[in-house]
Amino acid sequence: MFELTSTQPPPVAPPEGNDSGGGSRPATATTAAAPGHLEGLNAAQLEAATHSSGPLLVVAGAGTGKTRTLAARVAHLIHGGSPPDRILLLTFTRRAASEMLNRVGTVTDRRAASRIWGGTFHAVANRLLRAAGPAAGLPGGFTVLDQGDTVDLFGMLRTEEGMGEQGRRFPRAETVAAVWSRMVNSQTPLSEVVNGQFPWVADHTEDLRTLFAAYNERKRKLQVLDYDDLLLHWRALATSPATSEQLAGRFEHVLVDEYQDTNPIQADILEGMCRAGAIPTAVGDDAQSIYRFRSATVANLWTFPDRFPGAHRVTLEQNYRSTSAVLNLANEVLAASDRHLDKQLWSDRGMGSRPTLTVCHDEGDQSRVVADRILDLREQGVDLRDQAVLFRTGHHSDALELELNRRSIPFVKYGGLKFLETGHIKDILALLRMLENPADELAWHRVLGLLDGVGPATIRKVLPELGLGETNEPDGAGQEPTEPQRAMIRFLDGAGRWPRQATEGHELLRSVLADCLAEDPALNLGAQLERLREFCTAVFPLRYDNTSARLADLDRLTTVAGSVTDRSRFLAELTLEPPERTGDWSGPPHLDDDWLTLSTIHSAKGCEWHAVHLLHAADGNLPSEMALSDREGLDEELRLTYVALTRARDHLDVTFPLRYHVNRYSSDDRHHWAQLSRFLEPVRDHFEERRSSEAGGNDLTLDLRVTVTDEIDTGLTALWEG
DNA sequence: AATATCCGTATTTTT
DNA sequence: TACGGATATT
Repeated sequence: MFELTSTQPPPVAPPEGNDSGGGSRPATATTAAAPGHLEGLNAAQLEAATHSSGPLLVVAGAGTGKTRTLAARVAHLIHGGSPPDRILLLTFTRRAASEMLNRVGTVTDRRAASRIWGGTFHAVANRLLRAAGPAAGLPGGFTVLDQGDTVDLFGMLRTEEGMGEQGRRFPRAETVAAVWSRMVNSQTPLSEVVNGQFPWVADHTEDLRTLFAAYNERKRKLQVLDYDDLLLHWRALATSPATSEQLAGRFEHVLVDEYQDTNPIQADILEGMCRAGAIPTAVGDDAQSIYRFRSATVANLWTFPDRFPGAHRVTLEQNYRSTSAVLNLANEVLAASDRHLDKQLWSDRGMGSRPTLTVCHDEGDQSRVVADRILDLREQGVDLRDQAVLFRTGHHSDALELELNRRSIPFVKYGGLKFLETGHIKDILALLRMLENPADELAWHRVLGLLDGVGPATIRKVLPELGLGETNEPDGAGQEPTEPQRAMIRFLDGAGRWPRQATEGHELLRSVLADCLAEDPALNLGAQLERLREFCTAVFPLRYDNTSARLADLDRLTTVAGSVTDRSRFLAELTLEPPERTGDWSGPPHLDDDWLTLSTIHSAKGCEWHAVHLLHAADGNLPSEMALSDREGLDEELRLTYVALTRARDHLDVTFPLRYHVNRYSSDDRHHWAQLSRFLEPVRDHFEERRSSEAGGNDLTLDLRVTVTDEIDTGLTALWEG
């Protein structure tokens, strides 16, 4: 490892003036006694920010100012002469990346900060691979499959291979995709993955082999990459002697945030990128590792010093976030987990108020209790934006959402169901993907299936007629259209035999696609979407129920696209960095500038609020009963609980309902009784415990029911008498 | 061959 | 609930 020497001219551009938030300071590029970007750091943070002699591992406990420290380090590197575009900052989400770069911008020069390479592993991989292009053996215009596409492709192949026929029970496409991803990300042989993680599909291992081979082959043919491919290709480029020098030599520093949630491939990538002399910095906390299901492994954190000899380790232990009451509770919960790097978090924020634990009657009761508490706190001056409700799984907030709507409490929800996963959004994205990459057979399937009278059989017949199945030579040389492009042209010319009912839709589709592909007055992306929407307007009524709502969703998509002009970029960004909260595109924040956050615990990683309300803290939900089978899974649930607790600054309220309905969907009254989470039971005395007064609510409901029935009867009578 | 209808069942977390 | 899969109908 070498000392960082500044051979480059320092980035001297003066700060662009006003940084509104927080302390705006002049960016002094030369030696000042206390450079602005290092001001206010504690000793450990300072050590981490300024370390300059080789690999660095920062073990940063919850709330210890990790973001600030990392931003200060980046700023320090820039001040020390590293060109910003030779710094690579890998974060877990897009949100984290932009927050970090923003922060760097406030302590250095905003223009310099914007030149830093930053983003998720997948997004950066996408960018690098497009730049590397044919050199990596990749078609220039590859499209990226998201999770749903991957499942669809497996589904298609499963049918083609004749699996799942004649009552043979074959694993669902989702399961197949899960096995695949697990196998690839953890770099474990199939048999081992199946036996260890998916024992119930062990009978089908041979079929899985066949399917996997077909899947991989088909991906190549369709010129698509799945999420795993992005990482695998990057790793290959970063580690192969032929390319690594050029690629890795591009960077002087590679910094990885949330290192405890990286998988083995990502660790290899880091190593590869640093082989040419770049200095790695990894920041993480093994107590907060919560992505094992994605093959993340805390071992990466533990083995960092082995992979990067001479690594220096800094531990951040002072917690600036939580009161001692909250922190003590969290520490004690974590203590039950046996393996974590030695560190003891402490806080000098004072004891604060005791966390509360409210035992509720049922889920409805819990919703009322939480809503009451939220409004109470708001009365006391805690804005909604400083409060969050956290839960283990997306649907845990369903009942609460109803209650919040009833009381007109505005909120946004992070995690849970995704806009992009709805059928109609997938439809229009498939249209865009067809335009972008005519080899994308999945997209063709989806789009053609929208036509009246066209089903799987017709599609199977027509695609070869168009010549889509043909292998296409990548001919990097000339302007020759590839086979799939010829297929598109043939389609636009009207080739293929179509059922009669499809005529109208088929004509429309051709003209719409032709317009979007037209060279002359090239439609910009927004105009393309408008035009494609016309096709959807015609076709959706055949396929969907509430057409107008779905069309309105398409308009939202168009709004989002507004700023983007590049279709390929739009598609890639959408799949690699999808909107992470529901309603992200409808813009509720404009109407109310104060709103509550609802979030899965996973999506709350890295965030903090003055008040945190943790729902459904019952055994079976937290830990999830899905995770009970092995010790590793259970331990991760404990860390998940720890993450939830440590999001709170001042107020922590935990609730769980005693009565759970056996069946989530039906309204029958069968139920079972719940207990407090096994992780919280031992620390129950840390809470101020309450029991909600559940009686009374039912009588009121009965009264209402009578009134409502009368009204309905009156209305009904009017229908035949008026 | 496509579509309508019915049934049973599955349910974490996300790039 | 809501979705996928299997069966019945057009």
